[in-house]
Amino acid sequence: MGLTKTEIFSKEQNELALLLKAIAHPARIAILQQIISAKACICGDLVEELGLAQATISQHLKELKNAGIIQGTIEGVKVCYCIEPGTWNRLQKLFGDFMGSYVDPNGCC
Amino acid sequence: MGLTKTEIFSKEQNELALLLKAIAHPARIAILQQIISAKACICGDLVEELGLAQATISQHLKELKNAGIIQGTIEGVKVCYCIEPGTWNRLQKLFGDFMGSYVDPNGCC
DNA sequence: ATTACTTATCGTAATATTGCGATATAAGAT
DNA sequence: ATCTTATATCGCAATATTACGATAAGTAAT
Repeated sequence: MGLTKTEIFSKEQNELALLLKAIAHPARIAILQQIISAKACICGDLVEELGLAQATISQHLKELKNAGIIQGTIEGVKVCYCIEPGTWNRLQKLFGDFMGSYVDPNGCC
Repeated sequence: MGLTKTEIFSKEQNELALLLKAIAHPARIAILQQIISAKACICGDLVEELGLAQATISQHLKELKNAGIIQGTIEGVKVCYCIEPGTWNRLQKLFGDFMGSYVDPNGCC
């Protein structure tokens, strides 16, 4: 096998899983933190900042873009990446709802 | 290759990535939702609720347990699973800090 | 047009994940 | 002791991910 049975699950379950999966990698977390902290959007300074090969960074950026979490704009030779606010908010809501549905029953098993 | 270069990243980046990775699967999201909604902790009713084989569910539970997100207590023949509140809170904080560090600069590139 | 620079893509190797049948383990009931 | 039930583990096949060197594709400057 090796393929997730998405048919079985709800749209929201799949959506949240996809968004989380895109973020669930230390390199992609680091990339997002860089993009956020360099208020204006940075480009391929990422290759220098993190210690990964250019091809690897480019691949991670592609995954974040595919998930809709970031957006890339061509600016001459460089490409400027920034957060896609819509997806960011959507993820915050989905994850917040999910995590918030749990209240510690203090003492269970 | 195929192995993540964890040495390069901070402890918190790796920690958050590991926790998110454990959750970033629709089946595991569904499992957690079941555990939460069946206030007292449920057991292998999960196999019936979700449409996955017993071996598959057991494997997903193992991953959630390894990540410290749930906890299993043996109760006779059955095993009772419930959320591990410490990890849950930790994840909420890490993710909240991460997501909250972004403020829409409205208009970037 | 040639050069320099930035980013994307291709191909590949190593490893991880997903799912499941089969089987093992363990506890309760008969 | 044997049977039943519940869960875990093993082994396997299919697929996905991670990382990178090599190379392509695009733009800017000379």
